[in-house]
Amino acid sequence: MATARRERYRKQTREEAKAVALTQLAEAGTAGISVNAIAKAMGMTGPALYRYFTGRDELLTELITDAYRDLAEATAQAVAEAAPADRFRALAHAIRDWAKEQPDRYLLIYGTPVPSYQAPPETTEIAARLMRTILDACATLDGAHAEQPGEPGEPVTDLEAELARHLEGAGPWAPGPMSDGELKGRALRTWTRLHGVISLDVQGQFTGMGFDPSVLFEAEVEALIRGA
Amino acid sequence: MATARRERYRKQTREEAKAVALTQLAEAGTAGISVNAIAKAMGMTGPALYRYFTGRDELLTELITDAYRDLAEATAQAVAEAAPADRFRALAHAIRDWAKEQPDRYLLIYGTPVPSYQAPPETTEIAARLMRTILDACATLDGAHAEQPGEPGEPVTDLEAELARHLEGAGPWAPGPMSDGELKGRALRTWTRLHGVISLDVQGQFTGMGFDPSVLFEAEVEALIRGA
DNA sequence: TGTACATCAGTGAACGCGCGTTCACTGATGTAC
DNA sequence: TGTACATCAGTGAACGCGCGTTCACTGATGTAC
Repeated sequence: MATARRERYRKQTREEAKAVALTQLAEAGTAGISVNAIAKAMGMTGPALYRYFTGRDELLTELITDAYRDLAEATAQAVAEAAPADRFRALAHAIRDWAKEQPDRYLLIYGTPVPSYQAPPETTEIAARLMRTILDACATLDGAHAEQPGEPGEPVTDLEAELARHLEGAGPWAPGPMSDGELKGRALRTWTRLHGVISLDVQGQFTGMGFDPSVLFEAEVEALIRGA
Repeated sequence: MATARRERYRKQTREEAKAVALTQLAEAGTAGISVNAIAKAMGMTGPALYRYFTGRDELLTELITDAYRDLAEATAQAVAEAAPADRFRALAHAIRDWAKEQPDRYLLIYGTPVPSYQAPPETTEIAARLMRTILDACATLDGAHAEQPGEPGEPVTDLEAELARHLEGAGPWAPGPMSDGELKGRALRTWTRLHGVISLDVQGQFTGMGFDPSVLFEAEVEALIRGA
């Protein structure tokens, strides 16, 4: 099958187009991603790209799902490679490192949604994969906060308990056996808290405030581990 | 001075233009804000708007500084009106309520930055005003977490202590007498944690997960009050 | 190995569109005497 | 109160630009016999 060469070339061209699109994303945001400009940067004319993508929307969709998958995989791998005791830290740093290395891609998926753009259902599924990794990492923390008052693993606040009850059996985002509400609450709050620091950092909201965001991040991670 | 009428009309027209711009922002994002389209919606031709704004950039800048100021004022007022014991909750809910009521404006200032857009220095100043309100609200919490192990008000983790040291005397964003590092750490983490829940909520990242974001928010606020 | 045909990559012209911004101009609204 | 002038609001035409997308077409690369 000599047609395999063509296949390979197709894939290669698609990847190159997406790579160029990412540089445009970095320079001018989502709105700056232009089919014609991508083609020109690749040394070809605009319409040629329509051999590889049905249109701009498909290209955008691909960028988004790629980013979701990439982040999910990088995180899952980092967690898997870490010793059980370090899994939670590995999770936190994997997400932050990925975001800091490619801020535009992080904001592409967790930033302001592209207006009038409908994410394909596939997206939700991949996003759930990251959630699953967070859940797993949180599970390694159980019993680790024995220094807390009350029973270890017990919610400290009434509202924390309510959140746990509220989350019992919620969503399809926590497949597997370990789907009790408290764990989900932990995972959810881990997500929101990591995202809080990471997103503000990546958006440059800390610039000019005279401190190192990574110190803030470390403190937040340790607080999470402490079960707070 | 009959010229006052003209002045008033000018101001009114500017406000109307900004209002229309906000609806465009909601519908098509930052990129969808168009001078010509705004003018048309107001029943006039494109160039007419150049009597009121030097260009698109000034309009955008105005939208952004307005949003910063609006949020800062709404929050400051809510905190001021609350009883001392409720100040922190008032702060948290003021920010969230504002964001939920006008998600696009929240994302305009705390979402993905507009590419190639340089925020005026004035912006930082107004943003610091909100930070100041957060600091004040955090100050009301001191000693409120006596149920914690260790001295009340003392950092529990090594990294929390390090963050506090790191923030001693940091930035011009904490004017006034109460500028010790621990308080700033608190304020900073209050900000990032509230933002984490609010931004993901406002961006619709929780949709389809089968839970009520406000329950999560309440739990997070109580956890912050507890000093966690 | 050679020829006839099918598939695919890429071109160039053209489509309609909306954008931000400028410019010379018309009318209306204000001010000064 | 009335007239002469200045200021301002808004128009309409025009600028150059880049966008996404279609279409008919040329060449190259593959396949089948």
